[in-house]
Amino acid sequence: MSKIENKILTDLVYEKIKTMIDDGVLLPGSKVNKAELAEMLGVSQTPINDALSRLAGEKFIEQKSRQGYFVRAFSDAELCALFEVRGGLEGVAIRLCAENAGDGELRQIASCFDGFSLPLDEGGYNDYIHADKVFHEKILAFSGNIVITEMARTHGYLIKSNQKGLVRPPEETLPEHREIIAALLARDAGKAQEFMIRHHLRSRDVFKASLRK
Amino acid sequence: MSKIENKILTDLVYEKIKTMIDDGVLLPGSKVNKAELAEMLGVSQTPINDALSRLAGEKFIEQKSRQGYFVRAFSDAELCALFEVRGGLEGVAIRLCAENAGDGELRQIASCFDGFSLPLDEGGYNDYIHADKVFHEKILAFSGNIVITEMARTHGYLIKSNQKGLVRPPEETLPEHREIIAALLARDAGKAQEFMIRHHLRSRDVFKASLRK
DNA sequence: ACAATTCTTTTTGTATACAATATTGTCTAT
DNA sequence: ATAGACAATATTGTATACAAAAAGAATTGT
Repeated sequence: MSKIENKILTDLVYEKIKTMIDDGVLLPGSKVNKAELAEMLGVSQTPINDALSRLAGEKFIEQKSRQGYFVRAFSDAELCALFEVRGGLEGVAIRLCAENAGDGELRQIASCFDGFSLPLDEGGYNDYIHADKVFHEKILAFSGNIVITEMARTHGYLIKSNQKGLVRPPEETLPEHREIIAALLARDAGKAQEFMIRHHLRSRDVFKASLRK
Repeated sequence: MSKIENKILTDLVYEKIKTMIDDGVLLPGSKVNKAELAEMLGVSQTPINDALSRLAGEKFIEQKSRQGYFVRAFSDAELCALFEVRGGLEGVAIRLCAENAGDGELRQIASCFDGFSLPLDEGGYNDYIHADKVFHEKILAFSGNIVITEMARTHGYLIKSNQKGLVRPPEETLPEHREIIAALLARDAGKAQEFMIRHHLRSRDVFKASLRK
């Protein structure tokens, strides 16, 4: 049974704007002109306002008093903080996986990096980026924690941290991923969590170091 | 120099509604009548709409298609998930404290439960609730992670978890708090984090168990 | 040439109006 | 009495209008 189409205009506008941000049509820091956007999408300013307010609540958009709405630009400090947040959240997530997920689900997570070996062959880099994304997403999904998955889906925070591509080469991260997977398959929740958080904190350190030069 | 008053009506309405939810004037699950609210606050429906949309983004409010806005009611499953999220977030937070916070800050955190001894004397229970709140807030603040503190401030998720009061008696939680503090003062980041997450997961288990009867 | 000031233009933030939809209440037939 | 059909009412979601504020352009004075 397919869902009956009964969407609200605001929701459609909301989705559209979010996509525009993701796709780089609207750039971080840039101003969002309500009138212009309204005309582009063929709607009045009201649903635009509602959608932008919702996005402001989700930290995708920032509202400056009497100056309008702007696409949120994350500072370097915030991007650093984001790595720590991901470490915390994905840390519990994998702990929960180790404790509660089914064997089949664990196998799905474990198999994400099957077929990768260092050094990567040509074209392997893009595959690796994708595998990395799937790996972390599956962990959130199989954690069984509905709040974490919801946060990852809606909130700007987590999406933004992938914005600049990988901060570290596969040579560094693949062994770490394998380490996490080993602990997970052994159902060692504490170890899996510890490895996961270290994984993200190392990324943070590398990112931080890359700023100084 | 005190900040110049240049607030937008939407912001004031937003704050007001948030307070009304916190104070129980608007009850979880109940419908929010825009016209009524607009009249109560003496503004038009437009700023009400904007504020409600923002709150929807922060998960304080839920918008049901063509039925209006409702105060978000968290399910038991979500409340459980919330304990896990807090564990993850406060887990990294205390790790960061152990790694980076100054000695003075550590001492502030450590001193939260000074003067408490079991069994608590009369009136001690309410003091303990307050101390518990301050303890966890200080950890977030001194972690130096601006995203976590921002999330705690704005998002419905975290605030909600304190909604039903303490799930466990001080007899159980005070030793755990002391354990966390000891690890923190020893600057043992990994241990402090592990204790913190276990602290929250135990609360989750007790909460979950309390549902079955 | 450049700074300060005034005048325009643009764009926001808010109010109001109204059509579409959901909800409630009433009536009728079984 | 109960269930269903229909009408009345209440509320939403959206559009439009406009005053006030900010940004930008033109003008003046130094």
